[in-house]
Amino acid sequence: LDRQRDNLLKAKAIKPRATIKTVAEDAGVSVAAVSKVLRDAYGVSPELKARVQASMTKLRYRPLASARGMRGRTYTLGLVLSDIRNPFFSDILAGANSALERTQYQLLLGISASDTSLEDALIDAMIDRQMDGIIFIGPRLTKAEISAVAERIPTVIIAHYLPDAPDYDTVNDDDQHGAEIVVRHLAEQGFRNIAFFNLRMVDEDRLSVSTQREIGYRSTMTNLGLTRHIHVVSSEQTVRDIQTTARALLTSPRPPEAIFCWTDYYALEVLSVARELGLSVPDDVAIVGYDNTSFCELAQNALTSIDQSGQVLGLQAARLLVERIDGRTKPEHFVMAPRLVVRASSRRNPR
Amino acid sequence: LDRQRDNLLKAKAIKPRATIKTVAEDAGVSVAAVSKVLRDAYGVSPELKARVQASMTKLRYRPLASARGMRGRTYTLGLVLSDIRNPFFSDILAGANSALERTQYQLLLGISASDTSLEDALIDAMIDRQMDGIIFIGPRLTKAEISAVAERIPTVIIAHYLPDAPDYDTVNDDDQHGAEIVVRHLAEQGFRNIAFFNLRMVDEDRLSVSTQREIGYRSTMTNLGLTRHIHVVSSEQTVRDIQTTARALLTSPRPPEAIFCWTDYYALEVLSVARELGLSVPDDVAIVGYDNTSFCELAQNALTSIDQSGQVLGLQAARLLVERIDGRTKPEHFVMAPRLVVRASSRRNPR
DNA sequence: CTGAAAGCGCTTACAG
DNA sequence: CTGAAAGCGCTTACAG
Repeated sequence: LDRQRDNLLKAKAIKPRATIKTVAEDAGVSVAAVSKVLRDAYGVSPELKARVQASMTKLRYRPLASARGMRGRTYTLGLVLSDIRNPFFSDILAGANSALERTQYQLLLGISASDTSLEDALIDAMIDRQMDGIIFIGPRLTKAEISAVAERIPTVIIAHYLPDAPDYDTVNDDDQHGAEIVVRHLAEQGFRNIAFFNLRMVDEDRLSVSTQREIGYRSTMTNLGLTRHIHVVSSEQTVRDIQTTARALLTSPRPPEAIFCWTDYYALEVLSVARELGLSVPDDVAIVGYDNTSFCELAQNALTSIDQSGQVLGLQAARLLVERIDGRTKPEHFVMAPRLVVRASSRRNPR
Repeated sequence: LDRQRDNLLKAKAIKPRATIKTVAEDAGVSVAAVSKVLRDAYGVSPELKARVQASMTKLRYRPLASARGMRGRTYTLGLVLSDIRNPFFSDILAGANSALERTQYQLLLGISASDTSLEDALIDAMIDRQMDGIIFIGPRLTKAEISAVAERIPTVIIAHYLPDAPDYDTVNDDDQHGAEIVVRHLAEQGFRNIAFFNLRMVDEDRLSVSTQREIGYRSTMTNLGLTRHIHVVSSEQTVRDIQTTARALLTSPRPPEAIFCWTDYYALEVLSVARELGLSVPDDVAIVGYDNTSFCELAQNALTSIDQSGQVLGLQAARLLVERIDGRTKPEHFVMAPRLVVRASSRRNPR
């Protein structure tokens, strides 16, 4: 290998990458001193620091994450995602990236397809690659599984209801309250027969945001005296299944006056099916989503939704994770207030 | 640190991770032998191999990527993406992941926001983390910049027209031909005044897929005797700008009979704006996209598009990258045939 | 404040 | 076929 590299260097005339040793020699200091400057560690004189920094710049030195990882950190954070299609994730990602912008940390995403066993494999792969920490978005792991991960690596969970998790941080909006706001809004607009369209999960998970929203829906319906109108349908997260379920709901003998969908992604499909059936929104059926993703604003959609600022959630998650890597052990549970954004899809014309 | 870890181990009773040394001791062989089994390297007897594998399983041994990276490979591949919102990327990703499923390689994504300087930073971060190779999707880098990267790390480019790149592989569909198919289809349906809606780039890049599609559009229009109808508009990749441009185009004094959009993402917005303006599709204006993403199928959209199978592109890219890491130096340029999928958005009723 | 030295967990040429 | 040993580029206690 060494010889191979030497040949390559000669053949292509590539300058070998500067190492900490090169920098130390250039600056006339020890390797340990360079390492301290690199980590901004305690106990280096300003003069030495300046000299080392000059050499680093001059030699375009960049530390190798693997080598750092052998003793310390890799300065790499993992983000585990199950589906990149949901536009809400894009907001979260932007927030997390912005939080890390001026740091040495780099966020890398792993996408696990729908399979749970692949999610496990991905987590292992990230631990093997010595991520300094992991962020999960809406994980399909059980509480015990999350704790097992958190025991091995600093962990932050976005969008999963775990308000008293002791070993990791969580970042959420108040999903029960968000659902309450939606139902109250629809009731105020005069809708009574309000259905909830949920995500179907293999094992029902009380802690998932979708279930939390359903809980909020049910309790608010009850509080408003609409118990007999409670109606929950669910489908898996595929375009096909969502459409089939929406069509069945809308063509049933007594279709709902309003449909509250657990996420915009579903609501946009429902909107599409409703129009396909020749229904007018919101006159024949009102539709509300959750997440206030950018597609809600399109004039064609004009979808009422709950804003929970993915940007803020992502930013908070990245911050909390870095704090935890830096040694915090007391868990923090950030909860953001949901905010209703009313658009045409649920606004009844004044009569 | 070592003491800290010891304390942690005692306190939490976490078993320390098995290392190659532990495995070697357990199997009663040398560390070098274990390493060979790990890499399936030449020169180990079946007996020794079986013994080592038994110990690895028993101890749940997983090699540490950093340590491997210090001398050899990290078995990590980087995928550089500028925008996760485009649903086409999700197909590519699924394809790449499936190609790597039974290998030791793990794909990790880096998302660079719209900024080019961030793309550079991301590439550096990936090289610092010793990715064994990088895949780019539709990079905004110049040919020289790509070559500079390919000099340092095995590289495969998806969706960028570089048919004679000497130092890296490319994976594409034939974009000029795809555009030709679209224009011929529209002409056959009786449309004459066919506009092309392109991506606006800061520096026009002849090699981008969008420009390639424009080239195909222009030449086919000319070949069909429709030169005087050639009309190209462009916008940046934001919902707002796409909408504004679409609205201007559709409300102009002499609006096009058909709009061919460089990608579905744009076409879906144009569709939305057309409906908002009360136009009927395809009677008032036909709309065609590119990529045949899952949203095209929605009944509400029924968008005609070019299928170039993101799955296949992703799979090919991952395969080519692994081959290249394994030593292939002769470049391969995979080109896939585009295929038109006609839907209601461009189908004229028979008269 | 500064540096010499050990060591992280692997791979690799080399010797046997 | 098998193994001892050097070494990858860092960080960290420790000594000065």
